[in-house]
Amino acid sequence: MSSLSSTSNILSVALDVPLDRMFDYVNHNVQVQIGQRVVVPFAGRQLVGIVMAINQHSEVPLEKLKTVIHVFDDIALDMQIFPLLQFCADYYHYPLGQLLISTLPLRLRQIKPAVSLKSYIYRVEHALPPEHVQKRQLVLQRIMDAFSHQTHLSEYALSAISTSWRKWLHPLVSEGYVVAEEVIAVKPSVPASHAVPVLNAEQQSAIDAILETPHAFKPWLLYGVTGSGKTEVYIQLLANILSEPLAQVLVLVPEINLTPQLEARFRTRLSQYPLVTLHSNLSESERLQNWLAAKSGTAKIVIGTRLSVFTPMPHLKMMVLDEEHDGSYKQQDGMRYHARDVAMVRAKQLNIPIVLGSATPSLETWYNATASQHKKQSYGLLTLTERAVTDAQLPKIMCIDIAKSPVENGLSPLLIQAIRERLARREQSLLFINRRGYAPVLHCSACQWHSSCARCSAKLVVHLSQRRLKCHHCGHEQKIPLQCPSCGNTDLKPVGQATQRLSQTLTHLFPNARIARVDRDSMRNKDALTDMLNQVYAGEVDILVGTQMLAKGHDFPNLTLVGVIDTDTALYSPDFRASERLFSQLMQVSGRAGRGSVGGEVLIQTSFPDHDLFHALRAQDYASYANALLQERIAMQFPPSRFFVLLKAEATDFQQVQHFLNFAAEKARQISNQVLIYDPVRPQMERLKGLERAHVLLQAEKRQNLQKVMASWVPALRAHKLSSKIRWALDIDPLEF
DNA sequence: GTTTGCTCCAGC
DNA sequence: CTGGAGCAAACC
Repeated sequence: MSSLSSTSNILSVALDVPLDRMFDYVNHNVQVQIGQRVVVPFAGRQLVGIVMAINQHSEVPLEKLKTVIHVFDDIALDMQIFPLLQFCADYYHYPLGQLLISTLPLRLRQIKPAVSLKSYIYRVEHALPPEHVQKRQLVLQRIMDAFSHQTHLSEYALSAISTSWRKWLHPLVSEGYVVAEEVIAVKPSVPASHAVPVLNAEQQSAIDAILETPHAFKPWLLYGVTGSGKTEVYIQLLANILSEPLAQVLVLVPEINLTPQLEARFRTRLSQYPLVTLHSNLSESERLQNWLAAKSGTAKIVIGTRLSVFTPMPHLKMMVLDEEHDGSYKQQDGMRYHARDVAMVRAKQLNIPIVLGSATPSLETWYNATASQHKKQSYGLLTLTERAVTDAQLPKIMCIDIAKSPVENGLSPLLIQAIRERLARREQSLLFINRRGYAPVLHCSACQWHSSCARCSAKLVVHLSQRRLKCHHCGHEQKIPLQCPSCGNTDLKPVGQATQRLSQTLTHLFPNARIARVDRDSMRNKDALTDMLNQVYAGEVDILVGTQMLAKGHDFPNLTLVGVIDTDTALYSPDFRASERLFSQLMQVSGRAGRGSVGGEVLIQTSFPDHDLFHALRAQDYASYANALLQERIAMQFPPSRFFVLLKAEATDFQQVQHFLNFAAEKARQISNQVLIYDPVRPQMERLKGLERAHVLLQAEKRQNLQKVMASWVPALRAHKLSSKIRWALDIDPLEF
């Protein structure tokens, strides 16, 4: 152990390196506190780190320690968030330093002072002599007049007086009459003019139940169909929580697509509470600004996507997770966390309530919110069955048996007829097909060749408009061949349906209809989707063709028909979560039909109209279907009744992958017999981006057993010779494999 | 992850 | 003897 003279100390610093420990540096008498940013030398370069502890001693010999290069005084991370990060680092077996740095806005990860859009608030320090304000200086007069009513004026308030306020105020600041104080600015919300909606009995009792214990950890599932008024419950609930001085709330949403609508409602209804959003569409300076506002306590409401579950909020009093079943809460690289699970841990650590909202809860949540012979109920269950807008009706959901009404170019006569009726009535239709491009594959009728990607185990998708074949997995593109690469036949045909082809077919069928396509190809630039949605809203579109991009959160009052083109691949998918996902997707897309007063209709083309999933869907009865799926999962010993850890590995040389995984499986078996270890297998997508893939699955009845194995397993994997040669990652609680 | 540092062997 | 490639080890 080394120690220092009393004037210096040793900082334990978290760094963005894939090494599971902190690093010690000597600090020569510079004022520093825990949580501050520092710049330190590391393996010949400079890195930004966070001070985790300040000590007098180090385990590392003093002569090996280097000196801190710089201490930034711009932010100090609260200790409050450390236990959550520590928990995640342990649970997901991810280096704490890397995790900590990755939760910070980009501006704070760079070696320079954090500069956000600086914002100031102004106050009068010394009264201005009257001769200073001349008769014709109207702007200055108005500014001084405003100061006589209010002690502080924000830039926002000043710009309301005049756009040229800076010109007049800045001299006063430099002469010392007015003082500028830096503040973290938050975009002000504007109150709504309309009245607060009256809650129905179900909504009211949900709020009452949650508010019975507002200061204790308690998870709630708010289970309510689309249109049952979940958002209104959140708003009135949060209004109550926020009425406590200083209180902050965190609202998590799956994707940025959804945020504008939710944000707008929160801004108008909870306008007295400063609100910020945190998501990937923000500029870096906005992100920093908003993050700082959350961290300082200035922002009372934070709406954000999964990463924002780690936002420091000193007075966090409640969390809400909207659409909790949504897969985008799961991070699929780096630390593969699930924001729902992390939020749950955070709520428990802070001893606050957490509300999960969904029309089709994940089976994990459903398992916890219902009682069974296997497990007692641990979440409160709040059910909303009625549509909150009283004249809105649930859509009628029906199947079209494509054995009886065969499809031509993807469309059955019954669906075509339904669209025709909507056109005649000047109502809108939405056709849902979860495939972008023109056709999923190019096929040779002579030799059965089909277009496949050289780097992935996937088909090349036909994009006819650009005359190209594209791999949707690795981005590979090539020209459409004029003749079959295998046999030279020139009769190559696109096979199957996708958005572009369906739009084309509809254009032929309905030449006068205004048809719009919404998928990642057509909505490439930033505002394209918003613009398109506005057009739909304005009634400038008759038929919408789109992927799941359209399924979420958009309300079109004049849309009365939803057609689902092809679901059968998902119905019998090998993925054990496929039916759960398909149900929620169909339920969600169904919710697009008839959100106004006109009743909606949903038509699903399928070869299996008698499948249990469709029975439940037609009855809009998720609960009984979820119960049935749950029984299946329990019988098969799958999540949520069991827990999984997935070790994924990939490399150009498959042998290396095999060696590594064989070692991994062998090693895990040596460590414990409390855990079931499957032999290495190849996933559905055997090859991706030129890398050969395989995985090992661990299964156990208790998370604890998996954690016990991993405690010695993960270090053994890291120490393996091939560990740095191949790419591998752990996925704790994987969503798919 | 990135850098450093070591060995090995080609090339002069 | 020098220099670059290739690989393993350390990173405070």
